[in-house]
Amino acid sequence: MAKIKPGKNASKKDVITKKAAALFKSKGFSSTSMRELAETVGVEAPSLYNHIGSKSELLQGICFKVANAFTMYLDATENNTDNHATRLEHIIRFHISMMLDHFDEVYVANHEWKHLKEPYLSNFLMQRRGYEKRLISLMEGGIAAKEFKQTNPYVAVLTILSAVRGLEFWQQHKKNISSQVLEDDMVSLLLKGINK
Amino acid sequence: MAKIKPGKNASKKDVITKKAAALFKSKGFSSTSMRELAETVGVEAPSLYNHIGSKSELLQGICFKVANAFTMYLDATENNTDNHATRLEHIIRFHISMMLDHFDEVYVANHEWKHLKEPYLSNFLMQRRGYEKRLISLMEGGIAAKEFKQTNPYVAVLTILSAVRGLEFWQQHKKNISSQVLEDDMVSLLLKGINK
DNA sequence: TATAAAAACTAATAAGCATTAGTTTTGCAG
DNA sequence: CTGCAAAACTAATGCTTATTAGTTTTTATA
Repeated sequence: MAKIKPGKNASKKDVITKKAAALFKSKGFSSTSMRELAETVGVEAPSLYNHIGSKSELLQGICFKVANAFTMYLDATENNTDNHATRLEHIIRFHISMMLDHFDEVYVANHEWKHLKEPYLSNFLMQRRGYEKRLISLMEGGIAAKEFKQTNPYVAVLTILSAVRGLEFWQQHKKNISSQVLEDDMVSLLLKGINK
Repeated sequence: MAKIKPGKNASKKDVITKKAAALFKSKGFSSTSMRELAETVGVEAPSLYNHIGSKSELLQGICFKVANAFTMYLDATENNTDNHATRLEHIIRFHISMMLDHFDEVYVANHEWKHLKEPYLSNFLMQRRGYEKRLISLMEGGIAAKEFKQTNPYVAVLTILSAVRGLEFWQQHKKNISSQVLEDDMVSLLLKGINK
């Protein structure tokens, strides 16, 4: 049967991982079989194991690639000198662009992480929790600096992160609105509210 | 072994369904086995079939119970004469209370619906889409009446629904903040924004 | 063109799955 | 206390699963 063809800069493992992300997204991790993945790759199931370690490792790869991307962006943000409101806006826009540009992977990281095995599950949750905490600090700083309204900072972070996550429902409407309008409207809504 | 004990107003089927919702929530539908469900109920797996039709029917029951609750509340809202902003606020508060009071079921309806079998899958998505459309109409009405800012109504609805859904992350912090503060802060954030 | 490594294949393993059939136990109504 | 229905049990069916072993084909290099 046909061999797995690696793209320009993508190893065969990368190709498999990408297809896996798409399948995990649409069917869920547990409902995706290696046979099925193999079929979309164009190969028999056992052949996959020449390139990957296990089904679990695929999920780990996806989840941590996403988690690390967010963590690294936050690192960069914390090293700049913009005011809190500006930094928050940049972070929101980064989240939105990740959702739009790496939909499958982000979706899987958001929805299927619970199928990670230990110790990866704990690591993932710790990293996530750390990320949240840093956002809460940013929010607290902004409230102290009177840039943000007086509000529970955790609720604010939760609301913003969740709103952005909701872009997963966006996919089917892509055609009707440009992603720039989408991004600007959502940012404005979160920063300034819906009421006039 | 121990018999299934029905509560005051709950049939045995209700007991099973409730335990199923908790398991589907924490492990996912596909990763939850009937053996496992049976164990938490205190019975052997085949005994469950004296009370339920199949694993799929459990999921259907959960998903449609939730969907119908939201639809019915919206029906009621549309028959009252408050202005758009007030109606929107009531709906947001209803969503929040559903998340807090029926967490397992709402979580399952939000996350595991994709494992519904046809024709239930299509029905569920249609009902959901209809619900969204009615919310968008409300939003458009409010924009036309100058109660809401000029914005893409779909983006606004998406943002609000997603923010509320995010309460699923709330569970571990329940103790630290009262649900009334949570509800009020989130409503305020969505209606008036975070920026001062 | 010969050789070695990479990667495909087929076949098999062992476990887990939802569900059905058939039987026994339980609990209540008379 | 008897008898019947509800609901438990055990055993079995047939299917799917991820993964391993062993073998053959393909690909690239020298």
